[in-house]
Amino acid sequence: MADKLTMKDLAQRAGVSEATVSRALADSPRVKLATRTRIQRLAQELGYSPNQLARSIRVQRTQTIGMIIPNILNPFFTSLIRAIEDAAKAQHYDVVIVNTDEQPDAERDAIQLLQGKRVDGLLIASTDPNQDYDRLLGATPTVFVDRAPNGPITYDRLLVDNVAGTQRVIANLITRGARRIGIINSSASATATERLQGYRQALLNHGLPVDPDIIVSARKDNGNVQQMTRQLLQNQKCDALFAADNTILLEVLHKLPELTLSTYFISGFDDNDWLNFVSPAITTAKQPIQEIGVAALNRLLARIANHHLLPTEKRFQPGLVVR
Amino acid sequence: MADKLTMKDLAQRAGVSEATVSRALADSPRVKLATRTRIQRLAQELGYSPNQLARSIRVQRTQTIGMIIPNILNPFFTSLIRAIEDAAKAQHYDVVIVNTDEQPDAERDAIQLLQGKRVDGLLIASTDPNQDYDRLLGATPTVFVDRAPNGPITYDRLLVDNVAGTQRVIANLITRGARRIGIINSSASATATERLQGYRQALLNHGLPVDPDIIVSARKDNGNVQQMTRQLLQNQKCDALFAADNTILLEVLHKLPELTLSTYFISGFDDNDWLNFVSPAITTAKQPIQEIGVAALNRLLARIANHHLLPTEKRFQPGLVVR
DNA sequence: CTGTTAGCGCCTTCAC
DNA sequence: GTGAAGGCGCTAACAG
Repeated sequence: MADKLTMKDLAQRAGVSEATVSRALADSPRVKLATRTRIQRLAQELGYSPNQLARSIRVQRTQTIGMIIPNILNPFFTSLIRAIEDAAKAQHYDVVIVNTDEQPDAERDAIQLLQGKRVDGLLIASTDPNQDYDRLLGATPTVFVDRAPNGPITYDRLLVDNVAGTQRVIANLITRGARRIGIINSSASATATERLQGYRQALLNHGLPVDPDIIVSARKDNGNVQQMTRQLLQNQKCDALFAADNTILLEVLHKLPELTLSTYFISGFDDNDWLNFVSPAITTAKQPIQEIGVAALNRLLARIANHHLLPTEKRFQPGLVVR
Repeated sequence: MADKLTMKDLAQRAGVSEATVSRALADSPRVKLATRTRIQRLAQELGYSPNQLARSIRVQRTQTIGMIIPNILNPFFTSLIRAIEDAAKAQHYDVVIVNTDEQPDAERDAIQLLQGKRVDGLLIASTDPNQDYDRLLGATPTVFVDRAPNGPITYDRLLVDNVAGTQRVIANLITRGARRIGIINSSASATATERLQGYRQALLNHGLPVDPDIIVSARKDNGNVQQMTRQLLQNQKCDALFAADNTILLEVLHKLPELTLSTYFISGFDDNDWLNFVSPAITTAKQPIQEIGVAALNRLLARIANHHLLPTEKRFQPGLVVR
């Protein structure tokens, strides 16, 4: 980052003081129009790039928000990133993304990294619902998106109604004739807990038994989802399977061809364009990503403007994509 | 970013000078072990977070590299991000991502943004091969990945051999009996030009005619890929179709069900897990993303260490995934 | 082993 | 309409 022009350089070449350059570049009416444009042109020609680090340290503001997500390979999160970036750009904020790869340690590092860069606020899709956020975050304005920590609402949270969403998916399976529905749930996130709850609820509502034998949970990095798929679907043990997220769903699909099955249903959470083209047809719950992203960003900006807002929780209703 | 502890605060509470705090936190052996640990503990307890902006401005280094990509919704680029982040972390560098959404203006803004943040170097997957990078980049150490600007090699570039990759895909189609192969190419990127060239080459190699009527190019944001698909496949105009990237491929798949076709082949560039589950079976060229990312990062770090390296180009060979 | 001093690049009073 | 001076938080050279 060396050999860069500074305001001092510009001031010398223009024969004015640094202060004047600073004002000119800020287009302040306090400097004569002639010199103002002269300096601006000079800066342009010489390819001057203001040092935002220095500026930020002076004005105590970076105009940047940090975003921490568990898995950048998950299309749900990339869509969320897009939505938030767009909303931020419109408000003249930049966004810097950090990926935790579902690892609590990496999430801690991410928080410290972004605090070190003095972002004005943080958007977090929690990797570990039991993380000690109070200690880590201190007074940093923070909004949780999609995945919030356990416990009382001490931060703003904009979430999807996972319980209701899963209920709808499962209810749909039942309506279509499924009676023994297995579930492969994801990691220990709050999302997972809620989806399991929705699953239970739906079975109870329809007077079906909840059988622990067909409820399994997979740490995604652990390569055993395919094995679980076999155990659940073989020998007519289940006639339907709910994969709690995209990653799991793909693993399930990998295993299917080996198993010779007659009638069965597969469903999941999080919709994807490619789901339109795979067989068997897969029904999913689809989250209003755009909406969530925009709302989260706006909430964060509001909180940055006023640290004393009361933390609130907002739930968004997912839709059902029947296939 | 206000109300944060500074070294001055720590110095006061510890009854030492700022300099000592600075040294203690850097774990310098020049400060007595007792005071060192005392200060470190204090910092820990109070949740002190060093201001990296101030540090960077002082040491003239951010330990951060910027990465500019055209489309974060494209899984190819998210995989590339992952590869580069991992490699960077291992070398104690942070990565900040900016997405251009395939818009040259946004790419210009991105370069300026990252220069303003004084990143130590830039990794760019070019959005516009005719962008005036020389002017924009100045002396910023830069390596192009996957998509490079047109013209002579004035920057390092780590690319995929798109010509060879496409040739292989097309040759595979021909081997399997295709005789009239249409192509829907992507935007005006260098990648697109090369894939078209590979397509032509493959046809010529097999003594097949190159018919301009079945070569079309789609700006992806423009919603006409489906129409092109119909035009190319209807009435047996073509017996195979090559979609030059993922986005285009998805559009093609959307259109297929409407068209009642007998035998035909679809193929594409960039492999995805879900391609294993769609019908028709789709053969693709698969890029060695991991390898490219690591190589690009290493090259950039080498260049940061020594600005006077001669720019070089390296091509990676894509594999063929036959389905 | 520790403190003093200076300065990184910028913005913002306060003067004139 | 412009300049001089100070300070944001940090590190590094120089003293002692």
